[in-house]
Amino acid sequence: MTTPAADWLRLDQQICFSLNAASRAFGGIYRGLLKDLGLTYPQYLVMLVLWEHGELPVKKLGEHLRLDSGTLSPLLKRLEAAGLVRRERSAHDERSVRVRLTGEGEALRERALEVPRRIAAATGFDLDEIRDLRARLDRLTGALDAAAALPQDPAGP
Amino acid sequence: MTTPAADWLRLDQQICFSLNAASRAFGGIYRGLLKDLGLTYPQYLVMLVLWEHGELPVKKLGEHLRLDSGTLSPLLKRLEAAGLVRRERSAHDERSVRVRLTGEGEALRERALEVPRRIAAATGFDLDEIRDLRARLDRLTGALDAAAALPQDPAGP
DNA sequence: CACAATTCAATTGTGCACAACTGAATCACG
DNA sequence: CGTGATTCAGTTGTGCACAATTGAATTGTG
Repeated sequence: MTTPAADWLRLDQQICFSLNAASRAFGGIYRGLLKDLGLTYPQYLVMLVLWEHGELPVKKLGEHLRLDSGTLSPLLKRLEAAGLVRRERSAHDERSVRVRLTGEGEALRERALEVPRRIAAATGFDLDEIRDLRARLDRLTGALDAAAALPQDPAGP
Repeated sequence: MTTPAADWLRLDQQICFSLNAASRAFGGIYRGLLKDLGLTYPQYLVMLVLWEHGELPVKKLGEHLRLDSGTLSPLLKRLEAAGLVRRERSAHDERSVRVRLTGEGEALRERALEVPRRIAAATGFDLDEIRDLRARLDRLTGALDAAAALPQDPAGP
């Protein structure tokens, strides 16, 4: 009893629509909460990493966020223009650019502490549900990444 | 026993990272599969809606996809330039532009039928898991949309 | 040491998301 | 009928994602 192609297509539509919708809805919530801080959502993610690690080369920042220099370079320039970070070439390795928080960037952390609670409240999920959803999403991401590494059809022999 | 603010921030980081990562991993898989069809992922979503409904005004297309004219207008121009759709002003309402498939656009459907099966295989999830995840994501989206409609803190009095 | 391969950040170019606005067509109400 | 509000597509401008390329610095190997 094989599933007709049209049903697969319908199901596929549902899951990609759902993921897209959830992602964009999250973006909208963050946009509203971060407007007061003068940050976009991706900029907020960068600041989260910096608040946790203090100072990092662009490369490491990209590994944490799964972003490349094509995205990070202009973003970091804007954060620097806003006075939140500074960028300077590493003395050890002139290829590397180290990004670190300014005093202003550190100070913004206090105002950002409000954000996560409001996000969690907006989801209407409790901590266990969030944890469970995160685990499913991480498993999904892992499977997708693995599949991306094998360009051939994984239905296989 | 209240949760320290730093823990909320950490958890928040996890959930937004996870959702972001899953969304981007999906994008990468679709990119690979759709390259042969000459479509981007958002263009594929538009084509899915058109394959299902045949012909729609831009407004309706936007409602299905949660996209506005600022996104759809240039995207549809590219699909038209690729010969997959045609756009024409409605006779009844000159404000409205109706989008419909060309023969070439219809024909592409056959080649696209391969895509959903490969996507499902790449996730490594079975149908029930996909259905369950979709339900959770839809519930999340609903909660986030509702929260977005109330700009004040939903923690309430 | 010399030189090829690699690493790193930046740049370029394409495409998407979204806010704000424009302008034309339509509708609602007096 | 007329005029003010609304609807619709399009445009503009900002910012992000990603592929491809560049160029400089570093590393590995003979």
